[in-house]
This record gives sequence, C-alpha cells and structure tokens, in this order.
Amino acid sequence: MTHQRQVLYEAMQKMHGHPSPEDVYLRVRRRIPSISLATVYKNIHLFIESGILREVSLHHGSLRVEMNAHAHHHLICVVCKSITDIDEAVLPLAAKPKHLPGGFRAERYAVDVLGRCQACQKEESAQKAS
Amino acid sequence: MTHQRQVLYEAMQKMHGHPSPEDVYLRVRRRIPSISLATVYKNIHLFIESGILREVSLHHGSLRVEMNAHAHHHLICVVCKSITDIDEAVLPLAAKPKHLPGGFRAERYAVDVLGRCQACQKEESAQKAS
DNA sequence: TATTGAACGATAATAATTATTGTTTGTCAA
DNA sequence: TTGACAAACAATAATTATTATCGTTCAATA
Repeated sequence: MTHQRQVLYEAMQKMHGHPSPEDVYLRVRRRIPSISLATVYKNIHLFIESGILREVSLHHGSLRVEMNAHAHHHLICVVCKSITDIDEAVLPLAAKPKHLPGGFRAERYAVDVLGRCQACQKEESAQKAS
Repeated sequence: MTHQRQVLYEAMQKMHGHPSPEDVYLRVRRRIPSISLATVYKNIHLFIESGILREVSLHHGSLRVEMNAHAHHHLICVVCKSITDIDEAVLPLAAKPKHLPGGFRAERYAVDVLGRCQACQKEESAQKAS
C-alpha cells in the first residue's frame, strides 16, 4: 500500500455517482499534483480486481451488437469476459414496472449475471491444486 | 436504403453472438471489399437508433466506477445516457440462483433498466408539440 | 436527364487505455 | 547503516476504438 494508492482510495471514497478514471484523476490531483493518469488506471484496476470496487457495467473494449432477437439476458464471466445468452424464462424477473421512481419510464430490462464460467472455474481449481 | 446498408444488414443477420464493429467489418468486406470501417460504424449506429439492433450493454465512453456501496441497480436513460441508482429492494428479482445452465457460477446480479428519464421525456414531448 | 442531398471511402483527428522506460522508494539482510 | 532488489512511480509513446472531415459518388426525384 503506497502513498498514491492510499490517497486514491480515500479520495474515491468521498466521490459519489459513477466517476470515470479521468474524474478520479482530476480530483486526486488536488492532493498529489504530480500523480500520473496511468497510476490512476492501474490502481482502479487493482481495486476492481481485489473486489474493493466495482465497475458500473462491464466494458468489452468495444461496442458489441446483439444478434439474438428474442428476449434473453447475459452471463458474463468476470475472468475471461465471455458473454453467454440465457433465455429470459430461465431468469425470472419478479416484475417489470413501466414506471419507476423519479419519473423514469422503463422500456427494457437487461439482467447481467456476473460470475465465472465453467472453463474458468476449472482453470482456477487446477491452478490452486498445483 | 443504400446497397452498403442492405449488405451490412444481411451479413449481420447471419452473424451470431455479440460481434464488434470490427468483426462486422471483416465479414462484410467479403461482399464489398471497398467498404470503409466508418460506414460500418455509421450504419450500426443507425440500426441501433432505429431500434432494428441493440447493443449488448450500454457503452459509457469510458470505464465507470461504482461508488454506491449497497446493493442497487441502474436506471439508464437511452437518450442522455445518465445513470441513476435504484435500490435493489425497489426492483425485485424473483430469484438469484448461484448455479446456472452450462456450469456458470453466479456471483452478482446486475439489472440495467433502459428507458427515458423524466427530463428527456419532457424534452421529447416539447419537441413534438413544436 | 439534371439536380441535389445523403451516403460513401479515405483518412485525419480525438478519446480511452495500455505499454514502455528510466527513476524513485521502501524493505530486508548483511 | 548500506547495498541490492522488487514494486511502484511519472512521463510519455503506442495502441485501440471511435468520430469527424472532406472530396467524390450515387440514387431519388423534379
């Protein structure tokens, strides 16, 4: 735990909403003007990997288009980032209200299940054994 | 509806999974070797805006970190891209099974509600009136 | 058929992220 | 304490994804 990491963590705890790395960078610069944006990125990734922080919705590097026409949700492996479709019927959402607090009008409900795919589970248990 | 747009649409209909614009570009090049990647991007955006296609999970331009520590989901406005937290209790998920088809082990359930925030609804009805 | 605006291809520009490199710093053992 | 080593750092180059620009082409229509 270095000084930069400590200050980054504390600064982020005081932030709200859904800041980007750039946002964090601008804020933490007030404490450590010499900090590098690369350091911010590296530490945010560390925080996410260690489970201290979460990212809002998984970033797949680039835009991805949905080719499956019928209603479904996604199983996303946090290790290999693979995306698998799962039929909506298998994943029951209790209700899908059209109107939500704050006057928000819902048009679609998308469920992302984050976890580990079978292959990555096996990979990890194999590594543990060795 | 131009020739490129037609071919793009047909080629994409034959694709499966969650292709990126680059994937689509490589594929459609077999039909129109002279096509430009920019054309692919422009048409994919057109398809998404018109509702013919969907994107896998909304892209917020950059990584976003979650600062809200307690369980919640997201209301995402498809017009202004704003993200609002909503307590998990308000959005009941019928069940959150740990084990899913294909041996996937679930660790977290994230619900994104896509729709229109109040401000954008007002904006749109004002435009319609004028 | 001539016009004209939308769409195209090529490519420059921008934004987001990651990799590289040389330097600094903290830790541990001699 | 000092010397060696590894991890982390800042600076910045490089890469990747995406968008904007611009001159040209094409297709609908007047």
